[in-house]
Formats: sequence, C-alpha cells, structure tokens
Amino acid sequence: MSLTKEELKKRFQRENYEVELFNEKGFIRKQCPTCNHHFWTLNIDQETCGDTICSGGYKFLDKKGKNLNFDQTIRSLTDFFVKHGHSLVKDYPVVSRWRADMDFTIASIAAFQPWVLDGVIDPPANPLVIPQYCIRTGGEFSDIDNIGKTARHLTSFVMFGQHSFNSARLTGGYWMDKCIDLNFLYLTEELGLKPEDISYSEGIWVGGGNFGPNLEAMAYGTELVNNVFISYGFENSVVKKLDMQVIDVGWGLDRVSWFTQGTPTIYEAIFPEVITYLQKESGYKADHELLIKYSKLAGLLAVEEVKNLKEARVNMAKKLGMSYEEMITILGPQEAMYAIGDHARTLSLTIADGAIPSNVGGGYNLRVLLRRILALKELFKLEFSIPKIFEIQTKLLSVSYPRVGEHLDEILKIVDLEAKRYEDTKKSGRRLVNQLLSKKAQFNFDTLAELYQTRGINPLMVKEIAREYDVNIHVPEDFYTRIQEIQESEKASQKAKKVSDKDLEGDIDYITEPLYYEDVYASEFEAKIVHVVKGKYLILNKTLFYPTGGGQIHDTGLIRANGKEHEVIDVFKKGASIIHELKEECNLKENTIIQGKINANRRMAIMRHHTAVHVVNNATKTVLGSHIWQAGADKTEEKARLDITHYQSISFDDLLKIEYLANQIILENRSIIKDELDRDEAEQTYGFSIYQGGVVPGKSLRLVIIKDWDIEACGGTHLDNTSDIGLIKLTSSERIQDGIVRLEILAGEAAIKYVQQQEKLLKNSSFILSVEPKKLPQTVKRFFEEWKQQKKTIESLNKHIAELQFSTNKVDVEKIKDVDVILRNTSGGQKELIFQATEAVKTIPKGLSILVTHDKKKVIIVGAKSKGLKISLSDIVKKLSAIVGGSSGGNGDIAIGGGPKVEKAKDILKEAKRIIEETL
RNA sequence: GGGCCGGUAGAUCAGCUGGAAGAUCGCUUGCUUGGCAUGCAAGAGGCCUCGGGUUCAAGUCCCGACCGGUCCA
Repeated sequence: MSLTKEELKKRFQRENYEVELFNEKGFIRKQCPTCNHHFWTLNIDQETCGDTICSGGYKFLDKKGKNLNFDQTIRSLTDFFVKHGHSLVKDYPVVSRWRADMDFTIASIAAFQPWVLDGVIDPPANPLVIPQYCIRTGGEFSDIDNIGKTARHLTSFVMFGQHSFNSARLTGGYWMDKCIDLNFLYLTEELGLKPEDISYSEGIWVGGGNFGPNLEAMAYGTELVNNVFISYGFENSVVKKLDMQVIDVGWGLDRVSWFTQGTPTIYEAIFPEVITYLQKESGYKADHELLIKYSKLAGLLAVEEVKNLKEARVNMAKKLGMSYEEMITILGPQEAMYAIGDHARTLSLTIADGAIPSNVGGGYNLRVLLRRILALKELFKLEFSIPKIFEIQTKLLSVSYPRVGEHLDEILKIVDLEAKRYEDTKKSGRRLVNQLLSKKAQFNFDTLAELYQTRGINPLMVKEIAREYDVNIHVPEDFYTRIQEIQESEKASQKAKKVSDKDLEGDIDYITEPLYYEDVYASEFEAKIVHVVKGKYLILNKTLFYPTGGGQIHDTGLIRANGKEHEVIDVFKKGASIIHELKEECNLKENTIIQGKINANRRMAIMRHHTAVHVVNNATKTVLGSHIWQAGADKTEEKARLDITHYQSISFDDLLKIEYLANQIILENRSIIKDELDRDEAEQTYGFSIYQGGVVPGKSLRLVIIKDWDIEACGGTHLDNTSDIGLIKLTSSERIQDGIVRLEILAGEAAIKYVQQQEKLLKNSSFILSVEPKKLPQTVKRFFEEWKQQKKTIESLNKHIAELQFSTNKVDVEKIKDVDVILRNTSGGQKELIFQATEAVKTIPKGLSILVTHDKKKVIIVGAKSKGLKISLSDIVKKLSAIVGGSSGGNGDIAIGGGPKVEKAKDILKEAKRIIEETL
C-alpha cells in the first residue's frame, strides 16, 4: 500500500458520502468532537457520531425492541432483502477450502474471493445476500482471551452479507444511493427505529490492497452495520478505480439480534439456552441490574486499542463500586459461561464443516478453544456436562444450519478425544512439575517458558501444583509477552523458501485445446505447432499430453514430425498454454503438423491411481466418518498418496476395511461420468464436498462422478469405469502431522506387483526357517524367545567360566617387583573381559591383570587392579592400545582399550611386561 | 508451514563430561497372620524405537527415519 489512511482521508470529501437519502430526508453533516469523524443525522441536537465510546455507551440495553432471536433475525434480514430484489445464496462452509490463503471463512465477501472479485467468474446472483457464518479466532477483533469479558465479542458469528457487484459487464447491481436507501428502510421499517435515532458516520475502508468509502449506521450508542464501498485499488503505486466495484455490507447478525433484544450481553441474545443451562447446573446467577451496568462499561472497553486489558478492567471494577478481585469473584463465573458458550459454538460449526483440533494450522485455534472450555470449567469450579453443552449449542445452530446437527456424533467424539488428550497432557505435566519440585529446581522464567512451550503446561498450573508443596513460584507479569518475543526472534531467523519455475522468457499466451478429456484411453493425435521456445519447449494448438496439475503427474511420450521422433519428458501448464518439454533440442518450426503419441501404459497407470484415490477417499469416509476431507494427494505412475483429515492414526483393521470396501467398488463395475458444470451450479447442487482436491480455478468445473459413490471437482484424467482400476492395495498409513493421515495407494499393475513382492518376502522368510508361511508368526516368535533365553544363558555361563578360569589358584601369576601380575590371552567381548579381569585380581591383595583378545576387526585390552595397588593402570593400557593403533580409558580400578591393528595383537603381552616394569 | 521436547523393564521415570543397564510401583514365589490389609525376603522381567556415522568402546555424541507430545503463524 502506498498511501496511509490519513492521506486516503484527504481523497474523500463530503461529495463522496452524500447519498440521495441524505438530501431527500434532510440529513445534516456534522463532525464528531470526540473522534473527528464526519457524520450525518436528522437530529440537530446530536453532538457525537453515535459510536459507543463517543456517545457515552450503549443505550439499547434493557430497551424494548423487536425481540428477534438469532433465527428470526436471519429470517427478517433475508425476507427484507429478497423482497427488495436480492437473491438468497446458500452460505459457504466455515472451513474455507476454496481458498489457499486462509483456514476459515472470515467474512461473507470471502465467499466471492478471489474468482468473482477478480472478474474470472460471475457472482451466482446480483445483487445477493448470504447468511455467512464466519470464524475469527485471532487478530485485533477477537483475541480469544477477551471473549466473554467484553459482552460483545465472539469467535464465530454470522455475517449477513449484502453484496452488489458493478463492472462493465455486471450491470444488475446498485451503488451507494440505493444501498443506504435500503439500509435506512430496514432500520426504520423492520427494526422500528425512529429516523432521528439513526446516524451515519463517514469512514474509509482499507483491505487487501483496495479501499473505498464507508458509512457506518449508528443507533443507541452502538454501530449496527458498516456499509462498505470497495472502489479503488493501486496499479504501479497509482490509485486506480477498480474494474469491479463491490458493495460489501456485512450485517453483524448476532449483534442485530442483541440490539433488538437488549439483553445484558450478546451471549444471552444468541444462545440463551446455553447460558441458562450453565447457570442452572452451577447454581449461579448474576444480578440482572449489575450485569446491565457491567455490560455498559464493558462496551466502553475499546479492546482494539487497549493493550493492557487488565488495567482497563481494574478501572471498570472501580466504577462498579468493587475491587478487581471482587469483580472476578462475582462476575468471573458469568464471564466464563459466556466464553464457554461461544467456544462450544465455534467448535461445533468448525468440526461439522470438517476441521479437527490439532497442533497445526487453524486446527490449533480449535484446540485452544476446547482447552479453554476445560480450563474455565476447572478455574471457576463450574458443574456441567461438556457433551450436554455441545448438544444444546448444536441444536440451536441446527435451526438455521441443519448440517451442524447432522454431525453431532463426530463433534462429541472429537471433543471427547481432545478432552482426554488434554487430561493426559496435564497429568504428565503434573508429574514433571512434581519431579522438578522434589529436585528443588529453580522455577525461573526459562524453566517456566520451557514447560509451556514443550509440554503445554502453563505457568498458572505450575504455580498451583507448587502451592500443594508450599512452594511459592513467581510468575512474571509479562510472561506471555516474553514468550512472544522469543517466538518472533525465532521466526526472524527463518529463511524464505524459493519457488522454482521453469525458466521461460516472455509472456506465453497461446491457448492449447486439451484433448485428454474426450477419450481418456486415446493415445495418438495430430496437431499443429503454434510456438517453440529455445527449440525445446513446444506449444501445440491441441494435445493429448496431460500437464502436471491437480496432484496428477504429466504424461510422457513422443512427438513425430518431418520423419523424426522427439521424446517428451515434461508437460506443464502456463496460463492457457500447455507446454511440452523435449528431451533434446529440435529444429521444429511453427505451423508444422506433428503426430503425437503418449506413453499409453504410463497414462493408464496414472489414471488407475487417480481414480483409485477418488474411490478410496469415500471409502475412508464410510469407514471412519464424515469428518474426513482430502488434505492433499499425489498421483504418479508408480503409486498414489492420499492425505486425509483424521484425528488419530488409522488402525490396521480399519485400513483393511477401507481397502476391502474400495475393492468392492471396483468389483461393482461402477460407471464414472465426467461432467462440465457451472461453478455456481455445481456448488449449489452437490455442496462443497466437491472441493476435495482444494482450490480449483475457473468459471466452470469439471466434475468426476463415480456412480452413487463420489463426486469431486477434478481436472485430472479418469477411467470410465471402476473395474478398470483392477485392484487397490493400501500399503501404509502414517500420521504425517496431528490431524492428518497419509495413505499410500497402489492400483492396477503396481498393486499386483506389490502383492507378489509381499508373497515373495513371505516365501523367502519361510524358506529360511523351513516352515510354511502360515506358521511364520509362531515360529518367529519361538525363535525370538529362544534367542532371548540363550542370550541370558550365555551371559551366566560366561560369568561362570570366568570364575572357574580366573580363580587365583588356577592362574599363572608372575611377580614383577613385588606386584602379582596376570597376563593372558582370552576370549569374549568387552563385557566378559571386564568381568574376567576383575575376577582375576579379586583375591590378590596387591596385583593387576591384563587380558587381551581380538576378532577379525579389532583388539580388546582390559586391565584391572586390586584396590591396594597404587599405580596408573590407565597409562599402561593406553600404551598397550597404542601398539594396535587405538586408545583407551577407564575409571582407575579398571582400564579398557583396544585398537584396529589385529596383526599386532600378539605383541601386546610381550610389551606389557616391559611397560609394567617401567611404570612400577 | 515453522520451532521446541521426548522414545530405556508391564507402568512411571533415573542413567553426569562415552567405559559392567538402575529405582519405584506392579508381577511371581516364600515367610509372617485364623483370613485380609500390611510387613519381610528372594526372583522373573530390557533388540535402551529403528537405520547409518564417529570411536578401541555408543543407551549416552552426530545424521536420517519412525512414533508421540507441545508452542506459534
């Protein structure tokens, strides 16, 4: 962005905001003394813009309004806008699979990015409304910690999008005048507000490199809705009017519902049943008057700006006439209940749409939400059933969003599993802290930080456990800030990855017609060369060669022209051009007619793998549950890989079930239909499960439909019938990260070869043991058991032999000076020699032993001495080890050494006598 | 996607700057008691996750794989 918000401000003057309605009704333009924004009002006496802080707080609490609950609000808005020419569009999932740049849908406009806003495809209708559920688990607006404390923040909310698109081609939409007309009409006629109670505040909206004016509708001390007019962008740092101008009005549906009900907080307005249940179970209810007072003050907390929330809340307590501690005691449980309700709502929605709590991606936010529910329950000692909360919340959500209820079983299962994981983490954390305490470890910042970052044990947990030991631990106030600093410095040291691209000069802008969809079994074609780059890269007017894309690898083959054959080693897409890379440079020219021939066997193997992935994908859903989504895939000639979302490793039994089911689909000869459909029509007809493979660009979608089994938007080549796959073999499953399991799939020939390979392994193994394959497991077990048993026997025998061999009366003892010396060649490993050497000097009061052995690769020398002898045994063994090219070490009473020069082993004992003499 | 931590007996974990694999609980047996709780004694139970490397020598150091945990975008 090349202009600051202040600079942008200068561009927007009165005339940019003065809509027809203002003139018609006689609105006057004033400037707010508090925030300096200009605003429009019918009330001459109104001084401020009407925003919460400027006007001194909420004035709609406890006020009699339309009393629209959550679902009634959806209906009210929908009916109104449909009546006024808008089409109702089905909402998109909260997990934004059609976008690679975000995990969750964060705004209604996100449903139309990037394709519609980039002008690639037309919107499904114009103008339109869409009751879009959105998730915001981070950022300035809804820091998870603030949920429940501000009376108004949520991690999930419905953004009721009112959108109108305007471009040279799209002429059915409207612009500012009509937008504000409708807005005013809805507020007055449907919500029953008096015209003079409504004011419109001027602002500038900036986002994603675009900007435009906006008019916020205010009433009763709160912002009701922001009317955003996306109009400008930048081109080479110069401001430019956008080709497509979009009205982006996001009605905060939950807030509107709250506004009409005037409940103390937004939470009572949208999920009252959850709050009632929590209060009933915990036998807690905050005083209504106090809550209203509290909520008014909370409304004044500008969380977006207040960095230190605690400080602001201490002030808040003062204004309520109590201490901060009192406020926490009295209102803390209530705040916790709000947060719990909110978190359960977000979890229900996201899990229903296929997200899974995990340690990666958006899943981590979900894990944090669930753990907060558990932690808050514990902290305030609330009594309630967690499944019950989800049941109530799911039921509420299902009135307008039935898909949530359909997934209740999975929601409960996943929540239960996550809760157990958290318990395990806490348990092991408790043990660890106990250990540290008993070791009297210092709990400084570093220790606490390590516990938190590597074990997930937060400092408060440590403090609590320590208190049981009467140990007081100081937790730095700025603990989390410092953690963040550490992480940022770690991040700074990371390097950005480079994306490599085939080096092709200039803009390549030719359209290649793909032939590979018409008849996927065809292998020969004729085409014309339209462009050649560097003699190696051919672009044809049409081709059978499939370019790498959608997780499917390219074809290979031959291109024949002028009586010569050219090998095609790579095929890829650039824009609408399909580029064939040749193995060697050629002198082919434009307009030459060529004959192409793809490697048909390879193509067939790839197709088998690709279709197999679709078959297996739905088999996993059938066996494991409908929470499964594809998280990535790769199909080559040799094998296919399918990554799916799942909350735990797949058991071998389930793997067998999936494999069996997938092969059933092959046996059932199911036909596979490929259909080209309008993107919008496809989404509305088949739902978003068609986006298994992730982002699929383009106006129309190619659907691959396996009869009564699987429908996916897919640009790959597929067989016409499942029986053509032949055989599916799942060779492995591994959890590549938390929440994602990778399956390795073999199909057709590759599967058959694999089965034969396995058979061979079995046969070879059985042959070694001379048993039939059926007996292999029990035989191997027997051998393993025997091996362990014999290992033990050998060990005890070795000991025994050493005792017999080295009991002093049987050993030749030499006297060097006054010391008894035992020098011998022996046998065994290092362990045995140590035992033998010590055994040998056991009964000698003043003596030492040196034992030597060797195998083909190395020499081992071990020395031991009796306790009374004061010499440096290590030195002796070191010198001996040097003879065979090695070194040594030891602990004083024992010295161990050796070396690799086996041929010199025989010299050691000879040298030993001399070296000992020297040393003594 | 990035970072950090861990994998040793059935369970929970020690094992230092490489040099003879340990503790506690549980298990088995014996003793004590009328029986149980308990107490005492003895014993069984380890491919130290796997594969490479360094070294005379690796549970220990280095690299890689697998499995698990955790924090952050």
